[in-house]
Amino acid sequence: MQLTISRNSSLDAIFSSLADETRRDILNRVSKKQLSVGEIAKHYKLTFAAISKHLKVLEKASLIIKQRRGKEQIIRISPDALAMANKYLETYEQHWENRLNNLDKLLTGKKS
Amino acid sequence: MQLTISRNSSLDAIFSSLADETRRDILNRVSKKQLSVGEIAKHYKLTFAAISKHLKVLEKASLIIKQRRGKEQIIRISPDALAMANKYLETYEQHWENRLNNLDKLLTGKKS
DNA sequence: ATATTATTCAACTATATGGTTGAATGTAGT
DNA sequence: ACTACATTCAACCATATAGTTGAATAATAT
Repeated sequence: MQLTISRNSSLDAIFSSLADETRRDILNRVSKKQLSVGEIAKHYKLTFAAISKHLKVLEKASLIIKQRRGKEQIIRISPDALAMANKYLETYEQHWENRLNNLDKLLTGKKS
Repeated sequence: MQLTISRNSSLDAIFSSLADETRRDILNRVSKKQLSVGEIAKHYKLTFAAISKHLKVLEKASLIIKQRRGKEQIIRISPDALAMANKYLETYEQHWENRLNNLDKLLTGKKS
């Protein structure tokens, strides 16, 4: 089960999306409750257009799903991309835990 | 145990570091074995200086640790920042699992 | 059809990023 | 002190990103 890293533009999109505080904050909001673009925008001092752009970035990374409902666009979180990012990071955590465990064993072994 | 998202420049640095394929690849390499800058650089068609810059980005995000050994600088992975990113993403995964579970319960309940 | 509300697009600006080349620094060996 | 090797710095260029403003589109209500 090897993790292929080469040329993974999804990860590029996901991580660069998450590299912005406003976008992380938006993600946090919509993870709790689906919201229209306007409802999201009113929490920030940015212009409506700026928020719209941020949403576009998040959508492109498949972190959110946009769906029209009447005049409004309803935004909700999409789990897939986050799961992907999570999977990616877990690999390293796992690796590190293994190294620490081995070190621990080594030290414990030497002591007795 | 609330996750504070506001103004978290560490997360900015971590995620924007991870948003680049070369840097993810470097991280992958040094997670397996500590390497000098030169040993890392020779695997890419980029210039030495470019790799040096990427390493600087990773170091600033606390994703790697740089340590001089003789003429060389030895690079190894640092677990802390990755753990932080992981923690961040887990929050959302957890949230989503909860929603799916609830949906499942709801559907199961209706069926009987 | 017109107006109102919600959102996006286009054009533009400023700054950040990723790359290059060539000079500069740090360390070790002679 | 001189040379060689490993790495970084400085200056520069091209492209991407985050923001703005004002016009354009989309859906609903009158």
